[in-house]
Amino acid sequence: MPELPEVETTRRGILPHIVGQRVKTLEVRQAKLRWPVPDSIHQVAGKKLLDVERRGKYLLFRFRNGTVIAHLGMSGSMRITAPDEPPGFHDHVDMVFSDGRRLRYCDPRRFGAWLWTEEEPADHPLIASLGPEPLTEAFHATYLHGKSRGRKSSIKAFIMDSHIVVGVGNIYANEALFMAGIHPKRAAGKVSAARYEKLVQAIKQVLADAINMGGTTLRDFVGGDGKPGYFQQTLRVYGRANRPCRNCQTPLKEIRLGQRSTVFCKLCQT
DNA sequence: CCCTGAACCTGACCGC
DNA sequence: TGCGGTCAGGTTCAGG
Repeated sequence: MPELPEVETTRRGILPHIVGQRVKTLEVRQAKLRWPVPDSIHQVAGKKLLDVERRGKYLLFRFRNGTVIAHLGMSGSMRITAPDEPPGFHDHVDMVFSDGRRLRYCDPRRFGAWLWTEEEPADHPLIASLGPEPLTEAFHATYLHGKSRGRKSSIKAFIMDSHIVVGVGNIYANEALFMAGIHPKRAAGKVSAARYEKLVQAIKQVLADAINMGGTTLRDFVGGDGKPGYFQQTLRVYGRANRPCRNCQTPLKEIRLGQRSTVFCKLCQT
């Protein structure tokens, strides 16, 4: 489900309801996620939630004695539930607060994660190797161009690699490449500096726009406040195979690139 | 180091 | 109605 805008929308939706509150218990109904949920995570019991941060698509729940590192995978979502709302079949984890409200994690495919670390999360192996945040100044054309030299893999796979830049998933990779006029199969090492300039701007814009609109609505996405996102209607290419290009009316083409659906305009993207 | 494909898992949908 | 195949927003990992 979630790309960076959905994760950020989730963070903003849940944060005001839970920051500053004390955790009563963590209820784990299904521990078999991307990795097993570690027993050590129950150290959150009795601790006050200091902040909810985001790094890439990871959500970081900070406590005095450590951090819960959560990921929504392909199909995860989080929302605040009332104390008496019974969990559904795929509601695998509840963070129960002292006032009885619950942060409830639902994830049908179980590709998500709930982990615990006592070290600074930036030093955790999953976080330490991540590339820059796309919406910060650390992500710029010179950086991306420099990283791409000598690379033969496709530009699309390149920008979707979280070690290069975080937060560009399949939807927004398709969108950004269309906006920048770059063919998704083009070798990353053969894209000019000028085109990286356009691409970086496109990535920043498409992600910022999506966040401002509350995340993309795809199948069942709902934000932390339970409200759906409204960005889907503005998608330019993703999910629009065979439909007319919004620039030139040519039917959009769909191919598979690295096992992922890739939609583009064969005239506008070169 | 770089690149590709498999793996993790469930549910929705499509054609027969 | 049922069955098999395909596809879905992510990421790590193994192997070449």
